[in-house]
Amino acid sequence: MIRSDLIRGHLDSIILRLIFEQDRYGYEISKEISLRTDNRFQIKEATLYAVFQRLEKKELIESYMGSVSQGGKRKYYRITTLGKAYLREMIEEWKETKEVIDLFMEGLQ
Amino acid sequence: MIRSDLIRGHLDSIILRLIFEQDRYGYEISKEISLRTDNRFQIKEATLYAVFQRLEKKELIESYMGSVSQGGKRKYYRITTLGKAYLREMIEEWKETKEVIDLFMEGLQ
DNA sequence: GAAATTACTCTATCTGTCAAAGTAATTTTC
DNA sequence: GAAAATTACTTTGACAGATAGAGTAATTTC
Repeated sequence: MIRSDLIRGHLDSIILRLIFEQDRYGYEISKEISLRTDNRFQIKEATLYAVFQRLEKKELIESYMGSVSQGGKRKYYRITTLGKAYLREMIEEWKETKEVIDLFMEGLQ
Repeated sequence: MIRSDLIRGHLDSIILRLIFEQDRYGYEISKEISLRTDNRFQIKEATLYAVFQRLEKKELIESYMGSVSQGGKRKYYRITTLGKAYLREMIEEWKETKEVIDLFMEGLQ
């Protein structure tokens, strides 16, 4: 299980990416992250909904109530045009961040 | 300039790595990070000294006063055996973290 | 109809980062 | 040789993001 401090700062991008692929609701995203990472990372509920609030406030995503089918009411999120641009930027930043951290993490032992 | 949120959680490793190479003092580490990253990342002084405190408390590094030669008094840090083991672990965690984040950052556009 | 699952929300707390301000020694400049 | 610049470290208080914990509510399973 990866410590959340190592993922911190990338959470917005991860969630934005999943919403970019298709409209999604919170619980689904939570399960999807666990699935794709093979449980190497799990987002905590409280964190997830804090991210939604942040992204919606910045107008990177929008929400709408979905149909109730298998449990509680679902709140779906879709990415905005601004959100798509932001995601592309974040991916570039990630590449640079990787390079920089690798400077200090490689060439050992 | 990389946002500190993206580096957050890796600072301990970066500083530990530099002290692993050789004993170093704070100001030197600060300059070395700017140099190696080509100013793509700069650590803030307050942050640096907070990291030292954290690492020393965990007994991953030890300190000793050095000679005064070109300015104020220098406090040098050396890595402990525990620190070396920790660093190796952190490097493995970094590899895994990269893989996990890449899952969400690749295959776009 | 009780228990489990799906699904979202809110509050309080913790941790890491950092701005700001301060102390002090040495070196450079004029 | 006094002032300014640089080297070097420390402390305090504030802020943002992550999360434990508790709660609400609908649907599904047994």
